[in-house]
Amino acid sequence: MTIELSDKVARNVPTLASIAERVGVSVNTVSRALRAPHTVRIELRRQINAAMEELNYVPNRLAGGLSGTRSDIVGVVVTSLYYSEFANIIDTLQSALLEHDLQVMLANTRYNADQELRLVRSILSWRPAAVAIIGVDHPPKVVELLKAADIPIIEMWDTGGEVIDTAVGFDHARVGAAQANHLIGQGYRRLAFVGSVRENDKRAQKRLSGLETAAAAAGLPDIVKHTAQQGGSPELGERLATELLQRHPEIDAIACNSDVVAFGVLRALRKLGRRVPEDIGVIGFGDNEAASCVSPSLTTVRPDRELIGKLTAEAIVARINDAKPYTAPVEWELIVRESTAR
Amino acid sequence: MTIELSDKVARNVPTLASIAERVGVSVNTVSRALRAPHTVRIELRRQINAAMEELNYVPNRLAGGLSGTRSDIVGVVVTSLYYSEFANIIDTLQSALLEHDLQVMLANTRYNADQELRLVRSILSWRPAAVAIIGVDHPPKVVELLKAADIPIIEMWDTGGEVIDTAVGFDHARVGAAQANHLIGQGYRRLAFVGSVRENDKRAQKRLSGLETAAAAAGLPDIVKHTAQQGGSPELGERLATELLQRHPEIDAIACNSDVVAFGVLRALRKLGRRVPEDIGVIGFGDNEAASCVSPSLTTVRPDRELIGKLTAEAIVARINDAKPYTAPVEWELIVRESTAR
DNA sequence: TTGAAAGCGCTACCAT
DNA sequence: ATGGTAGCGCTTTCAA
Repeated sequence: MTIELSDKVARNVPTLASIAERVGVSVNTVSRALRAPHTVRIELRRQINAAMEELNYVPNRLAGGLSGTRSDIVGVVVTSLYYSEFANIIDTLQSALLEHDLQVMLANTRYNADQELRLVRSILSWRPAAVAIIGVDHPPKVVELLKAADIPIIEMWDTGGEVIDTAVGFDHARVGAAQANHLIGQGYRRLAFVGSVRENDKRAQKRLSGLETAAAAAGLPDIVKHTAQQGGSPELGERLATELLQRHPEIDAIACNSDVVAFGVLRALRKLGRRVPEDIGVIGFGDNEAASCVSPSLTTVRPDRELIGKLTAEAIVARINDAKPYTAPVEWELIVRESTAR
Repeated sequence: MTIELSDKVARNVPTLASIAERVGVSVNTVSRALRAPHTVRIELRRQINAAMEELNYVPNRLAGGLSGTRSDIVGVVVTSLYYSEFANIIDTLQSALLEHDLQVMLANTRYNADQELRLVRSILSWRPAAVAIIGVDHPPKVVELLKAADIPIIEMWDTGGEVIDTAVGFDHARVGAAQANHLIGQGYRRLAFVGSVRENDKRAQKRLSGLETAAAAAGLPDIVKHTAQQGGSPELGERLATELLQRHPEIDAIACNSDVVAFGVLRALRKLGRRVPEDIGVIGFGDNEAASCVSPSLTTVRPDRELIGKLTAEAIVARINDAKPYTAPVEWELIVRESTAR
């Protein structure tokens, strides 16, 4: 359903030339008045500024980017915008980049690999100064394109794999292990994993494998998995938990792939009459803003999203300024609340 | 702390000319092979495509935008990215625009009017094909710039005011009135308003005035307001509610400016030993994903964010294709849950 | 301190 | 079906 967009336009927007003509100087002088004010006579500068103000002049950065050496765009590729999973990263990243006059161009792959390729291509076509992208697992062609672009590439959120250039994040397998070990430490023995796991959500798979490894190391039986492809929501969590316990009533702890799903799991358990944390423990991931407000309050893992956004902005600036590629580990925290506190 | 970004670069990225040279045709032919394939001999086309693939060619849209008539960028200006307030709008908007090869350039004002001006200027400097922006209340200079840009401007989320061009949203005063009338219908009489209200959050102010008008119409005493400038969070809600009831123990219903704040209010009431909904009613705004999962579950208002995103994309395309400006009203729904169900 | 001219990579228009 | 040429609006030498 791609509709052809009309091609007219020819908007009558003022250019440097309009300003130059109006003031009676060359285009060049106007350009310098903007980029290097001190090289222009003060009186002239005043007139130029006045003309710009009056005509509502806004520089054309397409032209500037084409002509100059940098485009001042930073491409940001996320896998999801739902339920604030990455919203806070984008928030801090965007604010920090603004300090350097870098503009965020946003793309959302929705956990779809084909979409990721298409979007990366699209973003690169704007000749960004850098690209920040969620995760370290990309289709080969995406990696090839990103490398060929010859600009800083910052991989965010996950550091558990091969990095293209620079990475800011944490190891998701260790998160899974920590979740398992916490549950085991609380005396839970029959663990299950529940949630929305999209085909392309490698981070979820890494957390799961961390859980499995830790459970095996503790001599526990295999973790029972019950996941779905659809997006995470309380409704999904409620359904999955109900189905899970029907088939596996022995389960005494549920690790959820996201807090939003865990909320639904808690609701299911309430309806089933299972006491949390006495009969069964629940742990989430993400530290949703409501995790401390449900009852029982939810034990979960809090990744420091603000820090990731901030460090990513720093990495972008550093790499643009020719710093060496590096990997910045970001802390996360297991927050124990009522849902596992028995 | 604006650091000067280094100005080198001179990346060696393939251009149309590289492809043309390699295949032995003119730049023009390569360009047409991309934009109008059927005008190029099939055999030549094949060679051109092969060369592009091999060199990892990515078109330079800065050049295309400068040369052509459109830039295919859509500027999106939001007031917040926190707690998914607008994340779902951006999500659907971005996906829908992708179908038309329009790219989202994102800016977040964080409810700051100066920032809004700066960001709008910055966005316009990319010569976007259209701008979508939250709200209808902007500083005069912003309105002037947006009008002068002579492109479609879609104002989202709020329709309660003077529209620049086209708007997609709802009337927040009516939401406030509906909240008040619901509370009154449930028998609550001493209403309070609590939450984070940023200086520049005109929507919150409109909802509040809707509440006040409805309360006055019902002959109730004035609504007690207790708000803060800082961002909304459960912690803020807990604090504000505690302080409020200390000073005004007669309050029997609290309208919150956001669900996240309401979660904290519920927690405060639990600690204070006030029964919800028997002693005191609580209503939120926004239908946060956890609103149905807290206990008691939260009565709130659900704006249709996905629809706003979708209709905004439609409006952008329609306006680019010279449709007349219009205002698209979007429904919202008052969802009654336990927190007011007495 | 200012200006002229070339060129960034592409599209549009006119020839051939 | 293909190519030549002239810009788009800016930055960047190099002269004046």
